[in-house]
Amino acid sequence: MTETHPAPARFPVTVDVVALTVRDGGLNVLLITRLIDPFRGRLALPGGFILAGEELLEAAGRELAEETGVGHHPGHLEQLGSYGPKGRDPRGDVLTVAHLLLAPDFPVLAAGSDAEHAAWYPVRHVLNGDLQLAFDHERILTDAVERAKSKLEYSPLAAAFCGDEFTIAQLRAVYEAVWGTRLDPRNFHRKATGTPDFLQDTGRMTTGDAGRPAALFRLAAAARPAAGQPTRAVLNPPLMRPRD
Amino acid sequence: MTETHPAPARFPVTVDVVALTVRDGGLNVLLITRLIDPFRGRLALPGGFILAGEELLEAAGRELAEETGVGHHPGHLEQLGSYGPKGRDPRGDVLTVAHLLLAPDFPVLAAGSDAEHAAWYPVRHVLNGDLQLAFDHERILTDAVERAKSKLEYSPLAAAFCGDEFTIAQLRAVYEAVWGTRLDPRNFHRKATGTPDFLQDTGRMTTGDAGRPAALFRLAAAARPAAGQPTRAVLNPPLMRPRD
DNA sequence: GCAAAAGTGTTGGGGGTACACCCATGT
DNA sequence: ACATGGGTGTACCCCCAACACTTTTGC
Repeated sequence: MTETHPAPARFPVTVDVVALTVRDGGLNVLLITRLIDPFRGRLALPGGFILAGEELLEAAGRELAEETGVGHHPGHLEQLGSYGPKGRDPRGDVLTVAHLLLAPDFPVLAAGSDAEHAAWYPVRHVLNGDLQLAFDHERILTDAVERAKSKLEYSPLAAAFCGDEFTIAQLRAVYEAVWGTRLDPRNFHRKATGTPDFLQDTGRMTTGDAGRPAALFRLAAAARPAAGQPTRAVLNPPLMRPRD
Repeated sequence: MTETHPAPARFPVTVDVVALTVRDGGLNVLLITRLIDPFRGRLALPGGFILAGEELLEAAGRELAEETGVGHHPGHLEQLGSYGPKGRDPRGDVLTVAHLLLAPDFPVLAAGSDAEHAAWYPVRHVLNGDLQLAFDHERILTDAVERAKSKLEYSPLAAAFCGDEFTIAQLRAVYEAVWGTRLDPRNFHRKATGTPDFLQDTGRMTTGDAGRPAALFRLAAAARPAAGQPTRAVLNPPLMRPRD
Protein backbone atom coordinates (compact mmCIF):
# COMPACT_ATOMS: atom_id res chain seq x y z
CA MET A 1 0.00 0.00 0.00
CA THR A 2 2.67 2.43 -0.96
CA GLU A 3 1.62 5.59 -2.73
CA THR A 4 3.08 5.64 -6.20
CA HIS A 5 2.74 8.85 -8.15
CA PRO A 6 1.26 7.52 -11.42
CA ALA A 7 -2.51 7.25 -11.22
CA PRO A 8 -3.47 3.81 -9.97
CA ALA A 9 -4.62 1.47 -12.71
CA ARG A 10 -8.11 0.15 -12.15
CA PHE A 11 -9.10 -3.33 -13.16
CA PRO A 12 -12.38 -5.12 -13.60
CA VAL A 13 -12.47 -7.81 -10.93
CA THR A 14 -14.47 -11.01 -11.14
CA VAL A 15 -15.10 -13.77 -8.66
CA ASP A 16 -15.23 -17.36 -9.88
CA VAL A 17 -16.45 -20.33 -7.91
CA VAL A 18 -15.15 -23.87 -8.15
CA ALA A 19 -18.05 -25.78 -6.60
CA LEU A 20 -17.09 -29.39 -5.94
CA THR A 21 -19.26 -32.27 -4.84
CA VAL A 22 -19.11 -36.04 -4.72
CA ARG A 23 -21.44 -37.84 -7.13
CA ASP A 24 -21.50 -41.41 -8.37
CA GLY A 25 -18.29 -42.12 -6.52
CA GLY A 26 -16.35 -39.34 -8.21
CA LEU A 27 -15.53 -35.69 -7.77
CA ASN A 28 -17.78 -33.36 -9.79
CA VAL A 29 -17.62 -29.67 -10.56
CA LEU A 30 -20.39 -27.21 -11.28
CA LEU A 31 -20.02 -25.60 -14.72
CA ILE A 32 -22.14 -23.26 -16.78
CA THR A 33 -22.44 -23.14 -20.55
CA ARG A 34 -21.53 -19.72 -21.88
CA LEU A 35 -24.18 -18.08 -24.05
CA ILE A 36 -22.08 -15.21 -25.34
CA ASP A 37 -18.62 -14.50 -26.67
CA PRO A 38 -15.85 -14.91 -25.88
CA PHE A 39 -15.91 -18.67 -25.59
CA ARG A 40 -19.58 -18.90 -26.52
CA GLY A 41 -20.84 -22.47 -26.06
CA ARG A 42 -17.82 -23.37 -23.99
CA LEU A 43 -18.06 -24.62 -20.39
CA ALA A 44 -16.87 -22.27 -17.66
CA LEU A 45 -16.83 -21.81 -13.93
CA PRO A 46 -19.75 -19.82 -12.54
CA GLY A 47 -18.76 -16.29 -11.60
CA GLY A 48 -19.12 -12.67 -12.45
CA PHE A 49 -18.11 -9.15 -11.70
CA ILE A 50 -17.85 -8.00 -8.13
CA LEU A 51 -20.16 -5.11 -7.34
CA ALA A 52 -19.25 -1.93 -5.53
CA GLY A 53 -19.50 -2.33 -1.78
CA GLU A 54 -19.24 -6.12 -1.85
CA GLU A 55 -16.71 -8.28 -0.06
CA LEU A 56 -15.09 -11.08 -2.02
CA LEU A 57 -16.82 -13.96 -0.25
CA GLU A 58 -20.17 -12.17 -0.47
CA ALA A 59 -19.78 -11.75 -4.19
CA ALA A 60 -18.85 -15.38 -4.65
CA GLY A 61 -21.90 -16.50 -2.67
CA ARG A 62 -24.16 -14.20 -4.66
CA GLU A 63 -22.87 -15.38 -8.04
CA LEU A 64 -23.32 -18.97 -7.00
CA ALA A 65 -26.86 -18.34 -5.82
CA GLU A 66 -27.75 -16.52 -9.03
CA GLU A 67 -26.57 -19.34 -11.23
CA THR A 68 -27.67 -22.37 -9.27
CA GLY A 69 -30.89 -21.24 -7.61
CA VAL A 70 -29.64 -22.26 -4.20
CA GLY A 71 -30.97 -19.75 -1.70
CA HIS A 72 -27.84 -19.69 0.32
CA HIS A 73 -24.95 -21.91 -0.43
CA PRO A 74 -24.64 -25.17 1.46
CA GLY A 75 -21.23 -26.44 2.41
CA HIS A 76 -17.96 -24.62 2.92
CA LEU A 77 -16.85 -21.61 0.91
CA GLU A 78 -13.33 -20.23 1.04
CA GLN A 79 -11.00 -18.18 -1.10
CA LEU A 80 -8.71 -20.13 -3.39
CA GLY A 81 -6.48 -17.52 -5.00
CA SER A 82 -6.25 -14.76 -7.56
CA TYR A 83 -5.32 -15.02 -11.21
CA GLY A 84 -4.26 -12.51 -13.76
CA PRO A 85 -4.83 -9.83 -14.74
CA LYS A 86 -2.72 -10.27 -17.87
CA GLY A 87 -3.66 -12.40 -20.83
CA ARG A 88 -6.52 -14.43 -19.45
CA ASP A 89 -9.41 -12.64 -21.17
CA PRO A 90 -9.25 -11.72 -24.88
CA ARG A 91 -11.17 -8.51 -24.16
CA GLY A 92 -8.51 -7.12 -21.83
CA ASP A 93 -6.97 -7.38 -18.41
CA VAL A 94 -9.33 -8.88 -15.87
CA LEU A 95 -8.34 -9.97 -12.40
CA THR A 96 -10.27 -12.88 -10.97
CA VAL A 97 -10.44 -14.12 -7.41
CA ALA A 98 -11.25 -17.81 -7.45
CA HIS A 99 -13.18 -19.45 -4.63
CA LEU A 100 -13.70 -23.03 -3.55
CA LEU A 101 -17.01 -24.48 -2.45
CA LEU A 102 -17.19 -27.95 -0.96
CA ALA A 103 -20.83 -28.98 -0.83
CA PRO A 104 -23.20 -31.91 -0.76
CA ASP A 105 -24.76 -32.91 -4.05
CA PHE A 106 -27.44 -30.21 -4.33
CA PRO A 107 -29.75 -29.93 -7.36
CA VAL A 108 -28.93 -27.03 -9.64
CA LEU A 109 -31.57 -24.74 -11.03
CA ALA A 110 -32.98 -25.83 -14.36
CA ALA A 111 -32.14 -22.66 -16.26
CA GLY A 112 -34.61 -21.01 -18.59
CA SER A 113 -33.70 -20.43 -22.20
CA ASP A 114 -32.10 -17.03 -21.57
CA ALA A 115 -29.96 -18.14 -18.61
CA GLU A 116 -26.76 -20.00 -18.63
CA HIS A 117 -27.29 -23.65 -17.92
CA ALA A 118 -25.47 -24.93 -14.85
CA ALA A 119 -24.82 -28.63 -14.24
CA TRP A 120 -22.42 -31.03 -12.56
CA TYR A 121 -19.60 -32.55 -14.59
CA PRO A 122 -17.06 -35.19 -13.53
CA VAL A 123 -13.76 -33.50 -12.77
CA ARG A 124 -11.79 -36.24 -14.49
CA HIS A 125 -13.53 -35.54 -17.80
CA VAL A 126 -12.26 -31.98 -17.62
CA LEU A 127 -8.73 -32.79 -16.55
CA ASN A 128 -8.51 -35.57 -19.15
CA GLY A 129 -9.17 -32.98 -21.81
CA ASP A 130 -12.52 -34.49 -22.83
CA LEU A 131 -14.18 -31.22 -21.82
CA GLN A 132 -12.55 -27.87 -22.54
CA LEU A 133 -13.11 -24.88 -20.33
CA ALA A 134 -13.12 -21.19 -21.14
CA PHE A 135 -10.39 -18.75 -20.10
CA ASP A 136 -7.82 -20.20 -17.66
CA HIS A 137 -10.51 -22.10 -15.83
CA GLU A 138 -8.83 -25.46 -16.25
CA ARG A 139 -5.80 -24.20 -14.37
CA ILE A 140 -8.03 -22.82 -11.62
CA LEU A 141 -9.86 -26.14 -11.38
CA THR A 142 -6.55 -27.97 -11.12
CA ASP A 143 -5.50 -25.77 -8.23
CA ALA A 144 -8.89 -26.16 -6.57
CA VAL A 145 -8.75 -29.94 -6.70
CA GLU A 146 -5.26 -29.94 -5.27
CA ARG A 147 -6.37 -27.66 -2.46
CA ALA A 148 -9.35 -29.89 -1.71
CA LYS A 149 -7.14 -32.98 -1.62
CA SER A 150 -4.73 -31.51 0.89
CA LYS A 151 -7.45 -29.95 3.05
CA LEU A 152 -8.99 -33.34 3.70
CA GLU A 153 -5.79 -34.55 5.28
CA TYR A 154 -5.87 -32.39 8.37
CA SER A 155 -9.19 -30.55 8.44
CA PRO A 156 -12.73 -31.79 9.11
CA LEU A 157 -13.88 -30.41 5.75
CA ALA A 158 -14.73 -33.80 4.28
CA ALA A 159 -17.98 -33.45 6.19
CA ALA A 160 -18.84 -30.39 4.08
CA PHE A 161 -19.47 -32.81 1.20
CA CYS A 162 -22.00 -34.73 3.26
CA GLY A 163 -25.36 -33.56 4.49
CA ASP A 164 -26.04 -32.64 8.06
CA GLU A 165 -25.98 -36.27 9.21
CA PHE A 166 -23.90 -38.99 7.61
CA THR A 167 -22.45 -42.42 8.16
CA ILE A 168 -18.78 -43.27 8.43
CA ALA A 169 -19.02 -45.03 5.08
CA GLN A 170 -20.39 -41.90 3.40
CA LEU A 171 -17.55 -39.89 4.87
CA ARG A 172 -15.06 -42.45 3.66
CA ALA A 173 -16.58 -42.30 0.17
CA VAL A 174 -15.73 -38.59 0.15
CA TYR A 175 -12.08 -39.25 0.85
CA GLU A 176 -11.97 -42.00 -1.74
CA ALA A 177 -13.59 -39.84 -4.40
CA VAL A 178 -11.41 -36.78 -3.77
CA TRP A 179 -8.16 -38.67 -3.42
CA GLY A 180 -9.00 -41.26 -6.07
CA THR A 181 -7.89 -44.07 -3.80
CA ARG A 182 -9.41 -46.85 -1.73
CA LEU A 183 -9.21 -46.74 2.04
CA ASP A 184 -9.56 -49.65 4.42
CA PRO A 185 -13.10 -49.34 5.88
CA ARG A 186 -12.12 -50.75 9.27
CA ASN A 187 -9.10 -48.56 9.85
CA PHE A 188 -10.92 -45.52 8.56
CA HIS A 189 -13.75 -46.15 10.98
CA ARG A 190 -11.34 -46.26 13.90
CA LYS A 191 -9.51 -43.13 12.86
CA ALA A 192 -12.69 -41.13 12.24
CA THR A 193 -14.51 -42.14 15.40
CA GLY A 194 -11.37 -42.08 17.52
CA THR A 195 -10.33 -38.52 16.65
CA PRO A 196 -11.40 -36.16 19.43
CA ASP A 197 -13.50 -33.12 18.50
CA PHE A 198 -14.33 -34.46 15.05
CA LEU A 199 -17.54 -36.49 14.99
CA GLN A 200 -20.55 -36.50 17.27
CA ASP A 201 -22.76 -39.59 17.46
CA THR A 202 -26.41 -38.64 16.96
CA GLY A 203 -27.63 -41.93 18.45
CA ARG A 204 -29.69 -42.52 15.31
CA MET A 205 -29.10 -45.24 12.75
CA THR A 206 -29.68 -45.76 9.07
CA THR A 207 -32.41 -48.13 8.06
CA GLY A 208 -33.60 -49.72 4.87
CA ASP A 209 -30.20 -50.16 3.29
CA ALA A 210 -28.58 -53.51 2.65
CA GLY A 211 -26.45 -54.83 5.47
CA ARG A 212 -26.19 -53.86 9.09
CA PRO A 213 -27.54 -50.39 9.96
CA ALA A 214 -24.90 -47.74 10.40
CA ALA A 215 -24.67 -45.11 13.11
CA LEU A 216 -25.35 -41.54 12.01
CA PHE A 217 -22.90 -38.83 12.94
CA ARG A 218 -22.69 -35.10 12.57
CA LEU A 219 -19.73 -32.76 12.83
CA ALA A 220 -18.77 -32.08 16.43
CA ALA A 221 -19.40 -28.53 17.56
CA ALA A 222 -15.66 -27.95 18.01
CA ALA A 223 -15.02 -28.89 14.38
CA ARG A 224 -17.73 -26.72 12.84
CA PRO A 225 -16.15 -23.79 11.03
CA ALA A 226 -16.72 -20.51 12.86
CA ALA A 227 -17.67 -17.82 10.36
CA GLY A 228 -14.55 -16.32 8.85
CA GLN A 229 -12.24 -18.26 11.12
CA PRO A 230 -9.63 -20.62 9.74
CA THR A 231 -10.64 -24.25 9.85
CA ARG A 232 -9.15 -26.01 12.83
CA ALA A 233 -6.70 -28.82 12.24
CA VAL A 234 -8.61 -31.42 14.22
CA LEU A 235 -7.01 -34.40 12.52
CA ASN A 236 -3.68 -34.65 14.24
CA PRO A 237 -1.78 -36.63 13.22
CA PRO A 238 -3.35 -36.14 9.78
CA LEU A 239 -5.27 -38.73 7.88
CA MET A 240 -2.63 -39.42 5.28
CA ARG A 241 -3.49 -40.07 1.70
CA PRO A 242 -1.61 -42.97 0.18
CA ARG A 243 1.37 -41.79 -1.85
CA ASP A 244 0.67 -41.43 -5.56
CA MET B 1 -16.80 -15.11 -15.64
CA THR B 2 -20.44 -14.60 -16.37
CA GLU B 3 -21.45 -11.52 -18.29
CA THR B 4 -23.68 -9.36 -16.13
CA HIS B 5 -25.39 -6.47 -17.85
CA PRO B 6 -24.44 -3.63 -15.47
CA ALA B 7 -21.10 -2.15 -16.39
CA PRO B 8 -18.38 -3.99 -14.51
CA ALA B 9 -17.07 -2.07 -11.52
CA ARG B 10 -13.37 -1.38 -11.72
CA PHE B 11 -11.21 -1.37 -8.64
CA PRO B 12 -7.75 -0.12 -7.87
CA VAL B 13 -5.66 -3.19 -7.10
CA THR B 14 -2.55 -3.23 -4.95
CA VAL B 15 -0.03 -5.93 -4.18
CA ASP B 16 1.40 -6.16 -0.68
CA VAL B 17 4.38 -8.25 0.38
CA VAL B 18 4.86 -9.93 3.72
CA ALA B 19 8.63 -10.50 3.68
CA LEU B 20 9.67 -12.79 6.51
CA THR B 21 13.15 -13.67 7.67
CA VAL B 22 14.82 -15.21 10.72
CA ARG B 23 16.96 -12.81 12.79
CA ASP B 24 18.29 -13.06 16.31
CA GLY B 25 16.46 -16.29 16.83
CA GLY B 26 13.06 -14.85 15.97
CA LEU B 27 10.80 -14.29 13.01
CA ASN B 28 11.03 -10.77 11.54
CA VAL B 29 8.93 -8.90 9.00
CA LEU B 30 9.92 -6.14 6.62
CA LEU B 31 7.90 -2.96 7.19
CA ILE B 32 8.00 0.54 5.79
CA THR B 33 7.14 3.77 7.56
CA ARG B 34 4.40 5.64 5.75
CA LEU B 35 5.24 9.23 4.83
CA ILE B 36 1.79 10.30 3.74
CA ASP B 37 -1.80 9.99 4.81
CA PRO B 38 -3.71 7.92 5.49
CA PHE B 39 -1.82 6.33 8.34
CA ARG B 40 1.11 8.75 8.04
CA GLY B 41 3.94 7.69 10.33
CA ARG B 42 2.41 4.26 10.80
CA LEU B 43 4.21 1.05 9.87
CA ALA B 44 2.88 -0.87 6.88
CA LEU B 45 3.67 -3.73 4.58
CA PRO B 46 5.58 -2.78 1.45
CA GLY B 47 3.41 -2.73 -1.62
CA GLY B 48 1.78 -0.60 -4.22
CA PHE B 49 -0.52 -0.40 -7.18
CA ILE B 50 -0.27 -2.99 -9.88
CA LEU B 51 0.56 -1.51 -13.28
CA ALA B 52 -1.18 -2.26 -16.53
CA GLY B 53 0.28 -5.31 -18.23
CA GLU B 54 1.79 -6.74 -15.07
CA GLU B 55 1.17 -10.13 -13.53
CA LEU B 56 0.57 -10.32 -9.80
CA LEU B 57 3.87 -11.98 -8.88
CA GLU B 58 5.78 -9.59 -11.12
CA ALA B 59 4.21 -6.60 -9.42
CA ALA B 60 5.00 -7.99 -5.98
CA GLY B 61 8.63 -8.54 -6.94
CA ARG B 62 8.89 -5.05 -8.39
CA GLU B 63 7.43 -3.35 -5.34
CA LEU B 64 9.76 -5.25 -3.10
CA ALA B 65 12.77 -4.32 -5.18
CA GLU B 66 11.77 -0.66 -5.24
CA GLU B 67 11.48 -0.45 -1.48
CA THR B 68 14.36 -2.62 -0.36
CA GLY B 69 17.00 -2.03 -3.01
CA VAL B 70 17.37 -5.75 -3.60
CA GLY B 71 18.05 -6.24 -7.29
CA HIS B 72 15.93 -9.30 -7.54
CA HIS B 73 14.32 -10.87 -4.58
CA PRO B 74 16.12 -13.69 -2.83
CA GLY B 75 14.13 -16.53 -1.36
CA HIS B 76 10.71 -17.81 -2.19
CA LEU B 77 7.78 -15.63 -3.27
CA GLU B 78 4.23 -16.89 -3.49
CA GLN B 79 0.71 -15.54 -3.42
CA LEU B 80 -0.95 -15.48 -0.01
CA GLY B 81 -4.48 -14.29 -0.69
CA SER B 82 -6.69 -11.32 -1.53
CA TYR B 83 -8.38 -8.91 0.85
CA GLY B 84 -11.12 -6.43 0.41
CA PRO B 85 -12.19 -4.40 -1.39
CA LYS B 86 -14.63 -3.01 1.19
CA GLY B 87 -13.66 -0.97 4.20
CA ARG B 88 -9.93 -1.46 4.32
CA ASP B 89 -8.84 1.93 2.98
CA PRO B 90 -10.45 5.15 4.20
CA ARG B 91 -10.12 6.64 0.72
CA GLY B 92 -12.36 4.02 -0.89
CA ASP B 93 -12.57 0.43 -2.03
CA VAL B 94 -9.17 -1.06 -2.81
CA LEU B 95 -8.53 -4.71 -3.46
CA THR B 96 -5.14 -6.01 -2.38
CA VAL B 97 -3.43 -9.24 -3.27
CA ALA B 98 -1.03 -10.16 -0.48
CA HIS B 99 2.14 -12.11 -1.15
CA LEU B 100 4.53 -14.03 1.06
CA LEU B 101 8.31 -13.87 0.75
CA LEU B 102 10.50 -16.23 2.73
CA ALA B 103 14.06 -14.98 2.51
CA PRO B 104 17.45 -14.99 4.22
CA ASP B 105 18.30 -11.94 6.30
CA PHE B 106 19.22 -9.51 3.51
CA PRO B 107 20.17 -5.89 4.22
CA VAL B 108 17.48 -3.39 3.26
CA LEU B 109 18.26 -0.20 1.41
CA ALA B 110 18.99 2.75 3.66
CA ALA B 111 16.28 5.00 2.28
CA GLY B 112 16.93 8.63 1.44
CA SER B 113 14.86 11.35 3.07
CA ASP B 114 12.13 11.28 0.45
CA ALA B 115 11.70 7.51 0.40
CA GLU B 116 9.85 5.34 2.82
CA HIS B 117 12.22 3.74 5.26
CA ALA B 118 12.14 -0.06 5.21
CA ALA B 119 13.49 -2.18 8.07
CA TRP B 120 13.06 -5.53 9.82
CA TYR B 121 10.82 -5.73 12.88
CA PRO B 122 10.22 -8.74 15.14
CA VAL B 123 6.87 -10.30 14.31
CA ARG B 124 6.01 -10.82 17.97
CA HIS B 125 6.22 -7.08 18.62
CA VAL B 126 3.55 -6.55 16.00
CA LEU B 127 1.26 -9.36 17.07
CA ASN B 128 1.65 -8.35 20.73
CA GLY B 129 0.25 -4.97 19.84
CA ASP B 130 3.48 -3.12 20.66
CA LEU B 131 3.63 -1.99 17.03
CA GLN B 132 0.50 -0.97 15.16
CA LEU B 133 0.19 -1.44 11.43
CA ALA B 134 -1.74 0.56 8.86
CA PHE B 135 -4.89 -0.70 7.09
CA ASP B 136 -5.67 -4.37 7.71
CA HIS B 137 -2.02 -5.28 7.56
CA GLU B 138 -1.96 -6.94 10.96
CA ARG B 139 -4.57 -9.42 9.80
CA ILE B 140 -2.57 -10.10 6.64
CA LEU B 141 0.57 -10.62 8.70
CA THR B 142 -1.27 -13.05 10.96
CA ASP B 143 -2.38 -15.07 7.95
CA ALA B 144 1.13 -14.97 6.48
CA VAL B 145 2.73 -16.29 9.64
CA GLU B 146 0.19 -19.08 9.87
CA ARG B 147 0.86 -20.00 6.25
CA ALA B 148 4.61 -20.01 6.85
CA LYS B 149 4.22 -22.24 9.90
CA SER B 150 2.22 -24.85 8.09
CA LYS B 151 4.38 -24.76 4.95
CA LEU B 152 7.45 -25.78 6.93
CA GLU B 153 5.78 -29.00 7.97
CA TYR B 154 5.71 -30.66 4.61
CA SER B 155 7.68 -28.51 2.16
CA PRO B 156 11.40 -27.83 1.85
CA LEU B 157 10.78 -24.08 2.18
CA ALA B 158 12.63 -23.71 5.46
CA ALA B 159 15.75 -23.60 3.30
CA ALA B 160 14.45 -20.41 1.68
CA PHE B 161 15.28 -18.65 4.95
CA CYS B 162 18.90 -19.81 4.77
CA GLY B 163 21.52 -18.79 2.27
CA ASP B 164 22.69 -21.02 -0.51
CA GLU B 165 24.66 -23.26 1.86
CA PHE B 166 23.69 -23.92 5.45
CA THR B 167 24.21 -26.29 8.35
CA ILE B 168 21.60 -28.54 9.88
CA ALA B 169 21.68 -26.36 13.00
CA GLN B 170 20.89 -23.24 10.96
CA LEU B 171 18.00 -25.05 9.33
CA ARG B 172 16.76 -26.16 12.72
CA ALA B 173 16.98 -22.58 13.98
CA VAL B 174 14.54 -21.63 11.22
CA TYR B 175 11.99 -24.17 12.37
CA GLU B 176 12.44 -23.10 15.98
CA ALA B 177 12.03 -19.41 15.16
CA VAL B 178 8.97 -19.84 12.95
CA TRP B 179 7.21 -22.33 15.18
CA GLY B 180 8.37 -20.74 18.41
CA THR B 181 9.40 -24.09 19.84
CA ARG B 182 12.54 -26.05 20.60
CA LEU B 183 13.37 -29.15 18.60
CA ASP B 184 15.68 -31.96 19.61
CA PRO B 185 18.91 -31.37 17.66
CA ARG B 186 19.70 -35.07 17.29
CA ASN B 187 16.30 -36.16 16.05
CA PHE B 188 16.06 -33.16 13.75
CA HIS B 189 19.42 -34.03 12.26
CA ARG B 190 18.31 -37.55 11.47
CA LYS B 191 14.99 -36.44 9.97
CA ALA B 192 16.58 -33.72 7.82
CA THR B 193 19.48 -35.77 6.48
CA GLY B 194 17.42 -38.93 6.20
CA THR B 195 14.66 -37.45 4.04
CA PRO B 196 15.26 -38.33 0.39
CA ASP B 197 15.36 -35.50 -2.16
CA PHE B 198 15.69 -32.82 0.51
CA LEU B 199 19.32 -31.97 1.31
CA GLN B 200 22.52 -32.39 -0.66
CA ASP B 201 25.85 -32.61 1.15
CA THR B 202 28.33 -30.14 -0.32
CA GLY B 203 31.30 -31.93 1.24
CA ARG B 204 32.40 -28.66 2.80
CA MET B 205 32.44 -27.85 6.52
CA THR B 206 32.07 -24.80 8.71
CA THR B 207 35.17 -23.58 10.51
CA GLY B 208 35.95 -21.06 13.19
CA ASP B 209 32.79 -21.53 15.24
CA ALA B 210 32.72 -22.96 18.72
CA GLY B 211 32.42 -26.72 18.88
CA ARG B 212 32.82 -29.36 16.28
CA PRO B 213 32.62 -28.19 12.64
CA ALA B 214 29.33 -28.87 10.89
CA ALA B 215 28.75 -30.18 7.39
CA LEU B 216 27.37 -27.69 4.87
CA PHE B 217 24.32 -28.63 2.84
CA ARG B 218 22.31 -27.11 0.05
CA LEU B 219 18.80 -27.87 -1.18
CA ALA B 220 18.72 -30.98 -3.33
CA ALA B 221 17.91 -30.30 -6.98
CA ALA B 222 14.65 -32.23 -6.67
CA ALA B 223 13.50 -29.94 -3.84
CA ARG B 224 14.31 -26.65 -5.55
CA PRO B 225 11.12 -24.90 -6.58
CA ALA B 226 10.59 -24.89 -10.31
CA ALA B 227 9.43 -21.47 -11.46
CA GLY B 228 5.69 -21.17 -11.05
CA GLN B 229 5.30 -24.80 -10.02
CA PRO B 230 3.81 -25.75 -6.68
CA THR B 231 6.37 -26.68 -4.07
CA ARG B 232 6.77 -30.43 -3.81
CA ALA B 233 5.86 -32.11 -0.55
CA VAL B 234 9.23 -33.76 0.01
CA LEU B 235 8.79 -34.21 3.73
CA ASN B 236 6.60 -37.27 3.96
CA PRO B 237 5.65 -38.03 6.62
CA PRO B 238 5.74 -34.35 7.59
CA LEU B 239 8.01 -32.86 10.15
CA MET B 240 5.40 -32.27 12.80
CA ARG B 241 5.41 -29.21 14.94
CA PRO B 242 4.74 -29.87 18.61
CA ARG B 243 1.11 -29.24 19.57
CA ASP B 244 0.47 -25.80 20.95
C1' DG C 1 41.50 -30.56 30.26
C1' DC C 2 37.10 -28.45 29.59
C1' DA C 3 33.19 -26.49 27.23
C1' DA C 4 30.49 -26.56 23.19
C1' DA C 5 28.42 -28.13 19.32
C1' DA C 6 28.01 -32.15 15.74
C1' DG C 7 26.61 -36.44 14.97
C1' DT C 8 25.38 -41.80 16.18
C1' DG C 9 23.09 -45.67 18.83
C1' DT C 10 19.43 -47.45 21.23
C1' DT C 11 15.10 -48.08 23.38
C1' DG C 12 10.15 -47.59 24.20
C1' DG C 13 5.65 -46.40 22.63
C1' DG C 14 1.90 -44.51 19.63
C1' DG C 15 -0.31 -44.98 15.59
C1' DG C 16 -0.50 -46.86 11.06
C1' DT C 17 -1.48 -51.09 7.89
C1' DA C 18 -3.25 -55.51 7.09
C1' DC C 19 -6.43 -58.79 7.93
C1' DA C 20 -9.23 -62.26 10.80
C1' DC C 21 -13.39 -62.15 12.92
C1' DC C 22 -18.05 -61.06 14.78
C1' DC C 23 -22.66 -58.32 14.40
C1' DA C 24 -27.12 -56.82 12.48
C1' DT C 25 -30.05 -56.26 8.91
C1' DG C 26 -32.60 -57.25 4.00
C1' DT C 27 -33.99 -60.84 0.88
C1' DA D 1 -29.71 -69.47 5.04
C1' DC D 2 -27.07 -66.15 2.70
C1' DA D 3 -25.32 -61.84 1.09
C1' DT D 4 -24.07 -57.28 2.41
C1' DG D 5 -22.15 -53.93 4.76
C1' DG D 6 -20.99 -52.17 9.96
C1' DG D 7 -17.93 -52.54 13.50
C1' DT D 8 -14.05 -54.79 16.78
C1' DG D 9 -9.67 -57.28 17.92
C1' DT D 10 -5.05 -58.10 17.07
C1' DA D 11 -0.36 -58.62 15.25
C1' DC D 12 3.28 -56.32 13.06
C1' DC D 13 5.98 -52.46 11.78
C1' DC D 14 7.63 -47.92 11.08
C1' DC D 15 8.64 -43.70 12.80
C1' DC D 16 9.11 -40.47 16.37
C1' DA D 17 10.46 -38.87 21.21
C1' DA D 18 13.84 -39.33 24.58
C1' DC D 19 18.31 -39.63 25.98
C1' DA D 20 23.03 -41.88 26.60
C1' DC D 21 27.12 -41.63 24.19
C1' DT D 22 31.06 -40.54 21.01
C1' DT D 23 33.54 -37.11 17.96
C1' DT D 24 35.86 -32.82 16.82
C1' DT D 25 36.76 -28.41 17.33
C1' DG D 26 38.08 -23.61 20.27
C1' DC D 27 39.93 -21.84 24.53
